[in-house]
Amino acid sequence: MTPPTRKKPERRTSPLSREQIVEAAVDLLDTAGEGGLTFRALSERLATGPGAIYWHVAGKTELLAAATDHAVTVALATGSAGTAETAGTAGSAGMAGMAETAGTAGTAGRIHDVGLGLFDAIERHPWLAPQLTAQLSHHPASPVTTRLFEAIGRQVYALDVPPSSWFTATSALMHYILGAAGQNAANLVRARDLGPEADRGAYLGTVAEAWKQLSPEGYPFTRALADQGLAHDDRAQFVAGIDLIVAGITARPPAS
Amino acid sequence: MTPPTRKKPERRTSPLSREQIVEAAVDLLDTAGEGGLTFRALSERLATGPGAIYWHVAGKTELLAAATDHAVTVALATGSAGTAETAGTAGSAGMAGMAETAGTAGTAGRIHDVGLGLFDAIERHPWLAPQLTAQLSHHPASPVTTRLFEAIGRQVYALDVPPSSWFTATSALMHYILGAAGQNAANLVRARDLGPEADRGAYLGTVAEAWKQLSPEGYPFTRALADQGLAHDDRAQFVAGIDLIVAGITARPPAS
DNA sequence: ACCTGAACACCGTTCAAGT
DNA sequence: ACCTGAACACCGTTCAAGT
Repeated sequence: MTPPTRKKPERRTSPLSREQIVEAAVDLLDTAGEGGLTFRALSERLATGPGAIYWHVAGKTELLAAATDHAVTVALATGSAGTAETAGTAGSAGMAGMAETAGTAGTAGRIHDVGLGLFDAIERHPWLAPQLTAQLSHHPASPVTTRLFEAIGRQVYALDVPPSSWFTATSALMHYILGAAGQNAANLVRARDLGPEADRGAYLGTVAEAWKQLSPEGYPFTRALADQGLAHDDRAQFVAGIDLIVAGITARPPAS
Repeated sequence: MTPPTRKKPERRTSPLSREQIVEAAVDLLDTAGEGGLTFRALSERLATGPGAIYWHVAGKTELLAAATDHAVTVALATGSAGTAETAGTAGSAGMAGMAETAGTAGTAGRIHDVGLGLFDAIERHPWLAPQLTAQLSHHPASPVTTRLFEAIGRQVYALDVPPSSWFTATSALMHYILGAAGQNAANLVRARDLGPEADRGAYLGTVAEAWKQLSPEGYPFTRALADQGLAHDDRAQFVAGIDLIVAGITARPPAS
């Protein structure tokens, strides 16, 4: 724009910041998938050289951790505050509000909020679930991990069960939330690259079809499930799983 | 050994087989971790060139899938058959046999078997849990994925709950099993490279210590948990989580 | 203090050439 | 039919050199 056309792709004038880098990384991850985050691609998008990024970030591991932290922070914030907004965006959820099923009434609702906050975040950022479990594995005491655990644990605390079951309950909820939300996000991605007009339903139809071809002797259960027509992992299914676990948490332990 | 010493590291005489490759891959994964599986390292271990592997395996993705399939097959087989042996190896589990808590008596025990079969397999192969969830995400109808789902689903079927809850129940169990077992395996790895004399307990002490440093306002739950002294994810903890979910599955849905 | 960009080591994958 | 190994494209990371 200023002088004639230049050869080099225009370097940036304002200085880089760590925040800009992390946001660009999240963007790249969302757009191009896990494999798309590259120091070269990222530096191009930021109009710098690869080396510049290393001034603000130690390496790829740290960059990934920062991106994960960023996305989770947003999710946890809107998860407790902007519930109405989040639920409004729900789309074809339908029965997503079948709450108030177990425990102290309002508490179950708040568990749904935390869960759905993460569900939505993972849907927006399909790379988030694998990344979070990796974070959980490699740095169990990292800030993100701890924040996630605390957010879920508080809801367990509110269920008013004996402290001895806190850890088990929180673990069960956390692993389910991460796993089921991750599965849902992955299904969406697979549906998307099945074609622009195909939705999650079309993709799940594919899976059901494959299941119906299984041998009746080897796979009686899976076949029966396919026959019953699975409309699986959308929000209602997800919430049903949370409720199931909450029911298990609040169930009196059987008299021995 | 035969003529004098040769320069090139001795090529193999017998022909390669896909099975050999997969087994060597599992071995390399176990020994060197996820990052250690390399076509060059693998081909060296097999006394060939990198290109040779491509004759039997399409690429790294397929190789990883095959390794995962192999490990899961072994786990699921010994999970139903060699229960006694598996449980015997339990080590310091202590109360791992507190079974028979919910549902039809024997059924809970069989769920424990399947769960612990996977738990042990993931402990032996720490790369297995991430790999399985990846497989679940990218190829939900793949053989491994389906076999895993069927194995867990059958136990759900045996619980004799309405078919409408089959999917939710199986999902909850599967995600918990994969998540909790993966967490346990990761803890073991972290403990291992904390030093040769450090065990899981020592490592978890580290985590608890970090948790105690958290701010009381921001992290009341996590702190309370740390104070109560966590002896977490060993087999008993793992089984407790399964029982919690089973309790949720068999709990009568609350009268609406 | 912050950025540049060539260079290094290493990766998955391909493929002409061998047997 | 099966294997060899050099070559290609691409990656994360480093670092002397610039401003």
